[in-house]
Amino acid sequence: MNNLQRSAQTKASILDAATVCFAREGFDATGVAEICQRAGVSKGAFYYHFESKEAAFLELIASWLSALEQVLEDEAYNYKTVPEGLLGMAGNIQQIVANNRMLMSLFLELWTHASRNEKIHQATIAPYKRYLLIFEKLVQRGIDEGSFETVDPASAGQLLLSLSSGFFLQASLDPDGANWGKLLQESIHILLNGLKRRN
Amino acid sequence: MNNLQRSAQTKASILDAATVCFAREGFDATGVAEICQRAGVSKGAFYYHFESKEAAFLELIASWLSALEQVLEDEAYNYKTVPEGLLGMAGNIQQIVANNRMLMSLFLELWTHASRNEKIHQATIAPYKRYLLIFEKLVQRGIDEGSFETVDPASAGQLLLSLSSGFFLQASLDPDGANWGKLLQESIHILLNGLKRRN
DNA sequence: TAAAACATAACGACCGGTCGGTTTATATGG
DNA sequence: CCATATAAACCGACCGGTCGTTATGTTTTA
Repeated sequence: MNNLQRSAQTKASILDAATVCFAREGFDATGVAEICQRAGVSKGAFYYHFESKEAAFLELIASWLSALEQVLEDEAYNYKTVPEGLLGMAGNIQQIVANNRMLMSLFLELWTHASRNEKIHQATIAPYKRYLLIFEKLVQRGIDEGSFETVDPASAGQLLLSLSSGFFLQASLDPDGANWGKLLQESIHILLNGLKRRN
Repeated sequence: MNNLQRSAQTKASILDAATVCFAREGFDATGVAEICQRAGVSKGAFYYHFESKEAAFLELIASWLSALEQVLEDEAYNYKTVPEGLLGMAGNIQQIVANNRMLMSLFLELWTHASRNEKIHQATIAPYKRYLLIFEKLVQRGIDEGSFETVDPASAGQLLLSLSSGFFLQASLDPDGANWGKLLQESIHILLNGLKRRN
């Protein structure tokens, strides 16, 4: 393995380990030594690739938030009509909750520190606003295609984002307490009923 | 001041200080010394009243969650019809967000640790399920009084709770980024439109 | 005077970050 | 093709400091 590959591999394994640790124990409670042990590298390697523990966290969330944005955008345009799209996306939530519980803890961790740490806040607020835009455009598309009444896209988009965030929050607190996918779908049904254009 | 009053006063000031510190910096980043300094007492006093830092946190959130439950119940039955009630409660959110930003940080802090610490989880999940019940009953009342269609109260209640949590989440991330009270009211309007019984 | 309430100082564990040294990969010169 | 130089990549012991907790002493109340 050449130098570049080795370096990238090391950095990736550190980020992977950090993801697990931060999700499981939180940023503060996770030690750099712990991350290094899990990654199978030394502290020297860690501080060769990252300026600080916080820097590693920032890089983590940046890539994760960007990946989430990609998924959102792909999903949003993957259905014929907007109501179908919303219901489809809601159904996928269940898979996410079930298979990737780790990311939900990370989501919480991110949110907590975003309200306290200025750097993390900045790194979070920008993608967050783009998520909001995606939902807004989705609502606008729903209006244009005749699925929805002429509601305010900003409000309805915010509503959708809040609802999603809220469900994530509940699900992370009590993953097995309910069938979150089904619940979210029923909620979307009610919502759609409120947005739907009457004939 | 007699012994009992003095003791209660000291404990209360510790809890007050702890509330501020935990909300501002989080549980992990807050030191016992910091709490004591803010409360104007010594570490000896702290560990005379609390078994550990975690115990103080648990006592904090227990009283806070219980207070929130009281507010919810009072508000829920303080309006003539359920739609009015929901809109009224949504309007009050703005005041809460504006005046009591500290509690929102604490809310986040609580949620984060609830998914990791078993004791905190138990202390959170019980009140949380009672909140859910309050919303469920509210929906049921809406159905009974003829305001709503015959939706599933459990789903609609969950929807309401998720929406509230989601808005709290957004508001804590970006308190001045939007007029949260107004946004939530508009969201409730859309929701009500979906729940409303058609004539 | 005895017990409760609080103060003070110290302990031991831990943690983020540093630093001098070592290994590994690659470029260079013969 | 080999020997060697060099810089990137990595190791791991160590430091300064902090933190939760405790042990012991002092004040206050009854």
